[in-house]
Amino acid sequence: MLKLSKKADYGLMALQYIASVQYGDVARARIVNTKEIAEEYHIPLELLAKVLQTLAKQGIVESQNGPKGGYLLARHAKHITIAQVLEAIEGPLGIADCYHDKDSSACLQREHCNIRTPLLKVQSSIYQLLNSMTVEDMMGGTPLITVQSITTAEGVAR
Amino acid sequence: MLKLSKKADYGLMALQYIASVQYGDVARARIVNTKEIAEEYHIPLELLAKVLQTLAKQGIVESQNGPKGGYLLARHAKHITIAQVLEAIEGPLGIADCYHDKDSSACLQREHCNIRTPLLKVQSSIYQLLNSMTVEDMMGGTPLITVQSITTAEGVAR
DNA sequence: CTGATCGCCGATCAAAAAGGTCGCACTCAC
DNA sequence: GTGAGTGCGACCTTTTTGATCGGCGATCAG
Repeated sequence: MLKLSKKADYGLMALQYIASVQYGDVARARIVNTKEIAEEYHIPLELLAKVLQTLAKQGIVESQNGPKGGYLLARHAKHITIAQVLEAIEGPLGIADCYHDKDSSACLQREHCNIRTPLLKVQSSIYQLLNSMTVEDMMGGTPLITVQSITTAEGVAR
Repeated sequence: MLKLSKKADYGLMALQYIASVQYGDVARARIVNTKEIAEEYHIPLELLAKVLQTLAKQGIVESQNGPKGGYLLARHAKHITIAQVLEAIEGPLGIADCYHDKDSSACLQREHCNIRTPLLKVQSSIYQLLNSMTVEDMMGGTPLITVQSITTAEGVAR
């Protein structure tokens, strides 16, 4: 339940990797290609390629063709949120369809729907949470995170 | 993305309905059967039945067979959290498999996984959010729901 | 110019999950 | 005891996801 898809996982891993190569060591900053990432994380090459293409099309990363080509972050890691990445890969995120559907005919339960309001609150909180965390946060020097950090997260949503 | 399944939706709606029949008007408290709920919300009867069966097996509701049979909440609505319901219907909730997998062999990326820690934090936050909201919270006196009620909804959980 | 190396795009296929349906088994009212 | 009204469990169909293949265009080194 609420599980991320493989594509989303791969996308996040790739972005984290690209970011750390780009920012990690100033002297060795370089462009990174799909094959390198795929081998590093044992991800099927073609699938990762497709994910990166999608991210490129959505303006999250920039691609460079030819030999010595590869990918770069389109903007600073600090300004790429998890929510943006997930939406780029898997479309608009919402706990239920009825919060962004164009045709209202979709939901037969809508007229008497009793869970719409409470769920909307949940959705907002999750979205806010995902939107408050960036790619930069993923690479930061936070090696270990304990259960107690929930408190921190709670503060975020309010 | 992060969308709830139909079964989860149906389950939550049904619980809300059962709860309001059970607690709403003390004089008219009664047992409620699957058919009634299915018709009220235009849900496929058999599917809703299966969801309720699952909830019964997980101890969220109690079933009563025979004519005049139906379902009752197994405990007070105040003590049934959204997280419990979702987990009962769709299995353990986790943003990625690797947080509750028995066999560590599943995740090939695990050794070099760089997004594990940050995602764990996200997951904890979401879990806590879902676990802090109960069925009782869902039945509160919000009869009609407009788009503007987002503000109201936000207030509900506090 | 030419070849090697890359990203780009579309089509295809298999596996898994979700959604929905069917017949059987139990229970209670009469 | 009987049958209508239940819950119950196995089953099938559709959709989504994950993964793979083949060909194309761009770019750079030599």
